[in-house]
This record gives sequence, C-alpha cells and structure tokens, in this order.
Amino acid sequence: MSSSSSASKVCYNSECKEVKSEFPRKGWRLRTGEYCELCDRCYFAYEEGRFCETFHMNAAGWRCCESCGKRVHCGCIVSSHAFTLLDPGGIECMTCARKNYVMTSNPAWPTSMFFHSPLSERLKDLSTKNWTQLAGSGPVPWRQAPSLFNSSIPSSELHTRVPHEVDGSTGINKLNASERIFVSTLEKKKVEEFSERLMKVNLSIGTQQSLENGIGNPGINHEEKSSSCLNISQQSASLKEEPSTPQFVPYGSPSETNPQLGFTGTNLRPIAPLAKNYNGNGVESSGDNQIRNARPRVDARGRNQLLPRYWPRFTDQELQHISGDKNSVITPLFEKMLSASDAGRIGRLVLPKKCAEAYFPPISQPEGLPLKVQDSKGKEWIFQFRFWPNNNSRMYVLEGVTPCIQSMQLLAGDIVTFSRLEPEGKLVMGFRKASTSLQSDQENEANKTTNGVSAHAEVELADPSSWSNVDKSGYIAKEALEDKSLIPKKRKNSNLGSKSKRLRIENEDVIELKVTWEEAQGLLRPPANHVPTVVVIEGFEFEEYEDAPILGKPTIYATGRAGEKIQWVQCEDCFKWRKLPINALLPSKWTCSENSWDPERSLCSAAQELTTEQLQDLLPRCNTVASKKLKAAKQDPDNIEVLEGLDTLANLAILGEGESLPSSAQATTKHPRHRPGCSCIVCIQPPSGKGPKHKQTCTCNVCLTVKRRFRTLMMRREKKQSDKEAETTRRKQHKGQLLVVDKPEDDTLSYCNAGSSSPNQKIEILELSDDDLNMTKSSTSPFKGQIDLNIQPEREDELSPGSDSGGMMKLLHDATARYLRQQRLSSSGGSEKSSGNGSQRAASEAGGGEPLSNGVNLESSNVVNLESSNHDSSNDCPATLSIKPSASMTATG
DNA sequence: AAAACGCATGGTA
DNA sequence: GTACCATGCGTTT
Repeated sequence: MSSSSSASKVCYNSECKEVKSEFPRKGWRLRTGEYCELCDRCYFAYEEGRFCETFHMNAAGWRCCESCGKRVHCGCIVSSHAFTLLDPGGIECMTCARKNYVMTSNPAWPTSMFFHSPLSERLKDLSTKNWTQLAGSGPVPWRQAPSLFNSSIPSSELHTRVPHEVDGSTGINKLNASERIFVSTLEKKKVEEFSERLMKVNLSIGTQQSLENGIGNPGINHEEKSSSCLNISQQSASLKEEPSTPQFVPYGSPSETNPQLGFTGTNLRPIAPLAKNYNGNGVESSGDNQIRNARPRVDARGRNQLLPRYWPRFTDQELQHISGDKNSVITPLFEKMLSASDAGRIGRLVLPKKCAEAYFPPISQPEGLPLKVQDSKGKEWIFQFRFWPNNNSRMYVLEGVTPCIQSMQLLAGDIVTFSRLEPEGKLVMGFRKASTSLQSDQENEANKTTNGVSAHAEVELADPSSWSNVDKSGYIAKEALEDKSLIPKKRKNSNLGSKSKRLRIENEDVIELKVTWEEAQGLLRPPANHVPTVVVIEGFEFEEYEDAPILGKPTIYATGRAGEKIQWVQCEDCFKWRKLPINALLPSKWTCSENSWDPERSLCSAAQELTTEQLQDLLPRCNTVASKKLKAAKQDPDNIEVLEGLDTLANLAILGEGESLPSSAQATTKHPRHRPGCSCIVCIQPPSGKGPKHKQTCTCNVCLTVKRRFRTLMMRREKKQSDKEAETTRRKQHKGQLLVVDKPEDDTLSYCNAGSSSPNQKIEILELSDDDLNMTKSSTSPFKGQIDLNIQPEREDELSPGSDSGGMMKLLHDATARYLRQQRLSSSGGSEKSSGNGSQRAASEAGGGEPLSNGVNLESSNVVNLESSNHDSSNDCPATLSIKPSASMTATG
C-alpha cells in the first residue's frame, strides 16, 4: 500500500495490486485526506462490507459478538463500523447492538451511538498506513450496556491508557492532546463541531460479515491490544464528540459531559445510531470533520459535515418499523425537506451534496448510476443518482422520483428520509408529512405556537391514504408525539430560517391562511405569561409584547338565538363546533375540554350544538379557514404553519388580500426568484440580512406593518428614554414634524438618513400627520437578527405599484388602512384622514415612486430602510426599518 | 408544442 | 467570501 493512493496505478489493497480501472473507486479515507482508490473488485468488497473477510481473514483481532457470537474483527479499521464496544468488555456486532438499541430504547443510548468516530481515529493512528472509512459504515461504534450506562470510564483513565494502546506514532500525542482538551473544555465550538460531525456519521450496521481484518493496521497485532485500543478510542471518542447539539446529545461520560454541557433529559432524543465517519487524522484535529463512514467521496471536499437540517431524526418506532420483522437494522442517513422542485413534476430530487457524497455511491460521471431505493412499504424504486456540474462543484439529484413522491403523497415541505437497511444494504426512503416533520423539528421546542390546528391530529389525519399510521410518516414518530404532548416546547426557528418557515406551509395550510388583515389581527393573541406594555401613540393605545404574538384559534362570529353575539369554535380533537361567548379569546389550539363556558359541552363526546346545515350557513361568513376546516376536518387537519410576529402578520395580511396561492402542484418551499410584479410575501420581503430593499414608496403591507410597529416601538423607547424627550416627540408627532430621538442603544430599531447619514446616530422620524405612514430615514445601523425591510433600488421597477399586477398593493393598503382606521375610531376617534388609503396616498405623495434626491424627502421617507449597505443607490434614500422579530405588539382599541 | 434535460443564476447559510 | 442548493430558463428531444 502506498501512502498516495491516487498516485499508484494499482489497487490500494495491498493484497490485491490489481490495476485500477480508469475511474478507480474510492475507498476509505487516508491520512492525507484523500481516499484510497480501489479496483472494482476490492471496492465492492469494501462497499459490501466484505473487505476484511475477503482479504484479511488471517489477520489477528477477531472477536465474537457477545450477543450472537458472530465473529467480528475488532482490530481492523475497516470493520470498525461493524461492532460496538460494550462497557463490560467485549463487543457486540452492530446488528445486535441495533436490536438492543431498538429494544431498550434507552434515551441515553442514542448518545452513545455516536461514540464511534474517535475509535476510528484511534484506529487510524494505530494503523500506520491508513485509517479507513468503510463505505456505508462508520467508525467503531461504542455503546454502553444499558445497565452500565453510568459507569463510563473516567476520562482520566482513558487518557492514561491511551498511550499504552496506541503505538508511538506521532499522531498519538496529538490525539491525546486534542482529546484532553476536548474533554476538559467542551467548549461550545467543539460542541458545534461535534454536532455537525455527528450528522455525518453513518451508522453502519451491518456488515455482518464477521471476519474482518484491518487491511492496513499493522499496528494492531493481536486481539487484546486492538480490543483495548478500541475501547479507549471509543471512550475518548465519545467524550470528544459528546458536545453535540441538543438534538443529538451524545452520551458519553454522564458524569462529566452532561453536566458540562448542561444537557437535559428533554434534549435527549432517541436517534438512530449513526456510524460516524471520522477523520482519523490526528494532525488535523480541527479538520477531521469528514465523513468517515461515508461512502467514498467523489471529492474529498465533500467531507464536511451535514447541515443539521439534513440530520435524520428517527425515533425508535421509525427505526423499528423500517427494520420491521426482518431483523434488519436500519441506519438513518439523512433526510430532506422537499422543495417545490423536489416535489414537482420534474421528478428531480436535489440531494444535499454532502449527503449524496456520504451515503450514496460515488459517481464520477454526471450520468451517475441507477439507484435502487425501497420505500417504507417495501416497494422498490429505481432512481437515477447523478449530478450536474455546478460552480466547480456538483449538484446531486435523484431523478425519476415523481412516482415515488406521488406514491407517498408527498408535497413540498414534507420530508423524505433516507436510511440504509442492514445487512441488506438497501437504501430505504421514508417520509414524514410536513405536519409530522414540523413536530420533529420542534422536538426540542414548544409547539405552543401552533396556529390553531392540532399538531397531534395531524399525524393521524394527515394522510388520507391507506398508509398505516406508521406508514404515513414513513415510519412514524409516536414518541415524538408523546414528547410534544408532554413537554411544552418553544418553537424556534432553529436551523430553519424564515425560508424554512415558509417551507412548512403546505397548500392546505396556505389556503387556510387566507384570512383578512382584520381577521389576522383578530387571531392574534398575546404570548402567554407576558404582560403587555401599553403605549400611547397619537392617542391610541397599543399593547406591546416583547414576544411575538401567537395566532389564536379562528372562530366564527355569529349571533345567537337570543340575539346575543357569540362565536363558534371548532375543537381540535373532535372537530365539533362549540359556542362561546363573543369575547372569548382562544389559544391557537382549543379543545372541548377547554370549554369552560359550557361545561356540558366540555367533552368531545358531547353532541354538537350546531347542525351541519347551520354550520354550513355560518361558513360563508367565516373565513376560508373555518370553511375549509369544516370540509377537511375529518380528513386532514394539518397544522397551519405557525408564523410569528411580523411574518405572521405580513403573511396573513398578504394572503388575506387575495394573493393567489400556489396550487398543490405549485406548493413551494422556497420561493422562486423574485419576480417583477410579484407581490407575494416572499417577493415583497427582503431576505434576511441583506435582501432586497423595499422601494421607498413601498406601501406594501409588510412595510406598513413594519412601519406601524416600528413607530410604536420607537415611541416606547422614546418614552422610556426621557419624559421630556417623549413629550417633545409626541408633540412633534402630532404636528407632523420631524422627530429626533436618540438611536436605540440596542440597535433594535434604527434608521437613518441614507442620503446624509447622521454620524450622531440620531433617528429622525417623520410622521405623516395621522396617517399610517411613518416617514423615516436612517443612518447606517447594524441590525442583528431582525426583520428588516430594505429599499432595493435595483428592484424598484419590480416593486413599483405600477408593476404590481392587479392592485395587490391597493388591496393591501386598503386592508391595512381599514384596520388602522378601525382601530382609531374605536379608540379615540382621532382625526383620521378621510382618505380611504392613507398609505397609498402617502405613497403617491412620496413622488409617485420616484427616487428622492437625497433621501430627505419626507414623503418618501415613509419607506423604512435598514442597512447601511443600501447606500448603493445614489438618490434613493434607503431608509431601513428593522424590527426585532421577537418584539411584537397588538393594537388595542 | 410539450417534456425533459442540464447548466446558470442568485438567494441563503 | 464561499459553498450550497432551489429553481429559472435555454436547449434538446
């Protein structure tokens, strides 16, 4: 074996020496970072886990599985994926390990499942020539016997032992060093690093071919030694990798790791063990984030860790289901939320590059290979796994997935999961409907923000097909559900940004989101346990909450028999409609049990007061949500995406104003590029961070909303800053004068005069009298984690009212104006402008969308602007508005 | 003309 | 600044 696999013309397998083919297959990863190149025969042996069995039958280091007695070679890095180390000593083949895992379902188990890579690392070091990465398998897995869960070996012991177990190669010290550092600090960085690497791990079960021998592990000459080494490696590995993300909390040394990391039980999630590919190169301790067990990479560059969004999130049930009665072991590989393209008719499923390179066969030609995939029902599909050259990189796709996607009734936003079934080595494709996925995504988060549709019921009802419960989601997550029901979790964007938020909106949901602006407001509920701060703006009181409002349960307002005002609400569980007082404010999820107004109907078993006909009569009066729900209640009460804060408002408002919604076929998880004239919520919103800037004269709902809230927030800040200043501010506001206030310290809100950025960081606000528009300009100001609307000069044409096809803008304006008017009238009857649409009018006044000479044009400043980066436009005053997503407010009459 | 193909583009992380 | 990836869109079938 040569140190440079690619340099040689022959197979890397020293016992082969066959001339490599023109396109040599890549095997395990070498110290150099490259992958050894094998001849076809050896490659397949490697790929199928028969490598050692085939070539190293006579090597030392064979042990028997403590459970099934099967012989497994423990001293070979190539076989490291095939067994797991037991605390009491001995090893267990992965098949047994997996079984035990599934059976015991010990929450801590999953963590231990990740204690693989280190071993590989050790092995690598042990091996003087190479460290391997078995295709489709990972580093030596290690786990503790459930009963010995807390008896992990002290890291100190590990450290002291390590030197004895590894040879004196140079890499050892480095490894030990890094290990110590890791164990002792567990700094966040490491945590993150680990968590990422974790995902790369591919649990390789399997390869039950027991007899294996390290192909290039001269350093390990006898069983005992290798065994001990493995143990050590594993331990250290576990320790090293423990710092994982909450979702994959590695369970290493409970006594140290968990406490240090602060992981809690609720964070633990049973996740299928993943055999992790690990870069055993001790030299690059920080760069060992390569996928080890990953398949041979076409390109070593693909060794980076998988993004969390692709982490497989399997529950025991799912795994069990997949493995079924076949006694098979399932190895979760990755999952992906279907994009519109993926779910579209094109039939191409874009595969995350790293996933593709890690878990799918290496392909050197764009044409790729046909890949046989089995769905969770056992049906086999053949997709073309290929790639497109793309920016010096590759874009991997699975072609021909349409039939499969359709078979599973998947839509954009749903999640497909890829696993490997061992020992068959079959690729298994499962799925989770968006609703279920959402839950999964929120596993460590609250689901309190559900928008009114039962998250639990979704799983049951999401799939109208004959799929069993399990099948419905691919393999379902009963446990996940339980978790959610028991543990209040707060939903966060987590890995999913706003983009992903949109992704979660299924068609049904989108349709259900078709509520008017007023309705959207009506659905807003202050977040629990939050006391609003009441501020007065222009004589109107506003309740502000630090946290985003949540969407309340949609109800149907009606008049009771006695003429009293009532509202009808549908139970999340039984879908019966219950009558409630008109003033009842409901949480997003409401069930009969919460019907404190009518104890007799506080149970789902109680009959519905309304007849179907009566309800039907009511429906036209209610929004689409109710109507749709009535019709689909028994079918698919999928949850509506929980949109929070401004996003929610904006989306609802937009949708409510007649924005054409994507059809099922058009369901998109990621909006296409911004298109001229498109006024959808995507196009009118800037991407986070930089994004398109809204036109100065933009009066879209988003801008209006932002402006309004901005003003409110500004006012509050102002008020807090000083009474005097507040006095001045209010006075000036009412006079429609320019306000000057200090820039918020936290930069939550800031804007400037782009044309003449004020160094003093003063904020100027121009109020258009009583109008809704706030004329603002801002100087540069960094924004962090804020929603911002930017003027995007280059998109002015696109966003200009004139290009707004079909008066979408007008509708939005009207809706907003109506709402605001309503608010004002009900609150103080303030001097409202007679104009039906102040926003629009203001926009007109702003010069009909014409660029301002210097951004000082007050009328134009209604456009809030954000970042300093907007100064690219000469004349435009890229005023920027930024609002903390978390900050929200509800207006009260 | 429609569908499929595959590279290009650009938003996002 | 780079890489990824969703999807636009021109080209080919």
